Amino acid sequence: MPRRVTIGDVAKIAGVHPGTVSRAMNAKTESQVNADTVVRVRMAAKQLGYLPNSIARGLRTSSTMTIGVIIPDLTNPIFPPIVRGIDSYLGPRGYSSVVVNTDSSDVAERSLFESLMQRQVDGFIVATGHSGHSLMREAYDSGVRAVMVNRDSGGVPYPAVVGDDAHGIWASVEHLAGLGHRALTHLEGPSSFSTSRVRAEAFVAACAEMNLEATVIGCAEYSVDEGQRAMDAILETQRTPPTAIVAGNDLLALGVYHSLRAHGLTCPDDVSVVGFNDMPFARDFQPAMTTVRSPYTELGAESARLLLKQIEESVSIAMRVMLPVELIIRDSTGPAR
Amino acid sequence: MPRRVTIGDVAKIAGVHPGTVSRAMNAKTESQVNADTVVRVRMAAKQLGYLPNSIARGLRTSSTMTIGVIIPDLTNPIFPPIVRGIDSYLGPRGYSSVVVNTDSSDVAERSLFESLMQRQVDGFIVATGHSGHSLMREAYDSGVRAVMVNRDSGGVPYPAVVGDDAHGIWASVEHLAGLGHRALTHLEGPSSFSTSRVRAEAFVAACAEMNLEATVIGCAEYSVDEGQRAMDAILETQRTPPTAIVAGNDLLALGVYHSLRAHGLTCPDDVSVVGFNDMPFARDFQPAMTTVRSPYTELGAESARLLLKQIEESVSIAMRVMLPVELIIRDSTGPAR
DNA sequence: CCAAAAGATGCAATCGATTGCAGCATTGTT
DNA sequence: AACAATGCTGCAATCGATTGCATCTTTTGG
Repeated sequence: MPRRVTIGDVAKIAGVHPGTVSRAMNAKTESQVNADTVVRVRMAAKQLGYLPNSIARGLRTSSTMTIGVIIPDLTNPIFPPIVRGIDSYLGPRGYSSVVVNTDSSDVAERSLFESLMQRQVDGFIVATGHSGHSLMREAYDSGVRAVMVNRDSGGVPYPAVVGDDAHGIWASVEHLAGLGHRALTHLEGPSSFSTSRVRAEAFVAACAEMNLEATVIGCAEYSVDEGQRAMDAILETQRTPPTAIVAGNDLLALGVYHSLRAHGLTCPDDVSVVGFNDMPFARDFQPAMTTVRSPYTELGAESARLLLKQIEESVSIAMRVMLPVELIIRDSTGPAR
Repeated sequence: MPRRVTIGDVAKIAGVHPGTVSRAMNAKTESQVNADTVVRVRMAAKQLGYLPNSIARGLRTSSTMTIGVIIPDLTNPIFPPIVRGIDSYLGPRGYSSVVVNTDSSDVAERSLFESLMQRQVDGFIVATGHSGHSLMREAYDSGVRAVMVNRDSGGVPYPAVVGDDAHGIWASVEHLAGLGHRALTHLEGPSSFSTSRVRAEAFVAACAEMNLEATVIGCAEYSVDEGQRAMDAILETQRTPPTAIVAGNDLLALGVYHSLRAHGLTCPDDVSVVGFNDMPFARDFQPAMTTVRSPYTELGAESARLLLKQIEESVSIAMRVMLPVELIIRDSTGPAR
């Protein structure tokens, strides 16, 4: 394995001092070097295939141009777009991201956090939804830079970037009311997620405002199976089942589809369903799902923007950026019977 | 922002030399230090909350414990499980991964590759499907360690970990033949992907073996829209359309669903469809999709294993690991009319 | 009881790039 | 012509951990 080309090799070829090479190669310090020298150095660098060693640079500058991204689970379809949104902002600015999955385990989260600290990441983007642990508080107190995405900061003064979930729920309820539905049921996600509560509260408020009968059923997790189980329970318990379901997310809505089908009911003729997230393939299910689209890519990009701002300007404002969501009306909602 | 705790701080508290701290903290060198000293150092480290700076370590040892993972697009549902499989092997061994997306652009791939080289990653896992560029060749020649996953190494002597696609296609064809289908059509993915060709060739071979009429239609990309377009063309062109479709992947199969529906045909009564990948939600489409399941998580884990082996034992064997796939029979295939 | 071996720790160079400061050369000013 | 200002480059310390070697202490064996 051939030894790597270093700044010293370039300096030798270009006939200058390593320090000069460093200045010539760097956009910010380039102006301190004679223009002729810059081209000479650049040519030597190209000729040797020199790539600055960012480890060495990182040691000296104590900045690694790396961001840690903490998410629950990459195979949950909302996270890939968030991650890509993050990268789309970071990449052009010379930053890389290291993505880790906690599988919603506090222990794992803490150890992954430490491992990223050890790697000297310049900051964190945190998307793990559950609150109630002290990690972020401690991080804040020890001067770590971070921003929350798709979750509330839960009292810790980090910036947070979230979708306007409440508005999405309002729009769903309004849409359903317009179709003549009078009794709505909401399938609420796990209460450990701040988004679950926001959505449930908005649901109750919206129904109250529009004079609709509101029922809320809690689900233990955001999954297809749990949605199916919840809907099964509703169908097998209630004498007059609701004519419309507002699901906490698309996975739960999908579970509702399955339950309906298993009970010989059709959507939207018997029951209208609206999901939340507009996850990939939401339009490909049968019926194509009416759902609220959150701008996940933008959420990611925006969180990256806030983080870099925090890093480069050394100020952290506990701002809360709320991005608009959009109700996508497809075929799973129709007039009430 | 409080200054970070360094090895020197620990040394001072423990009353020893920094070098001793280094040895005491490291599992491999711990035996060189007196047991009492080790506990004293460890206690001092814990007390100060010392985390070794892996940048500094990396500079000295020229190993960053970081792996670069190059994929086309994280939002393509087959990649999250691969990435998680990789991490599941890497994480417990102290490695992290940096995932980058090329969006199938050669230019992007090259620049991302260089940026990862600059970050001194210890090796690469490459999943970008298209061959025909020289990047991996050059990488090999300059001693870079890598393994290919879900694609062939295309002549470059890197190890490759792939699913047994040919077998999956054989199983599909066999299944369809068993249901009485005599004329099969294969929707082939873009020919720049090695997997496309493997699958198409297996399809032709299997049909020949079983005395079935085989047609192959090329698709410009692996997408729902392209699958729909291809099936539309078939339905609107051929006098007697095929009774069964073997799609190059699930996305194409989903497009076939849409086309069928648009033409008033039902699956599987009019046309049977089998997909490839068993992507998330394949069972949730209507009808639930018969498809070939590739062990993506295992593919990822196995590629990580081979890479670490290559790194730690400094040997690269151009082996080709082929993991078994499984035909998952659901509701999109039925007896021929 | 002394020499040799083994054990434990300190010392200092090293990894590769960055950067404040010093020094030299050139240009400009009066 | 003398001096200041400016521009350019070299020098060397620095970031934090690792590690071969030297040194010192303790144990072992004859």
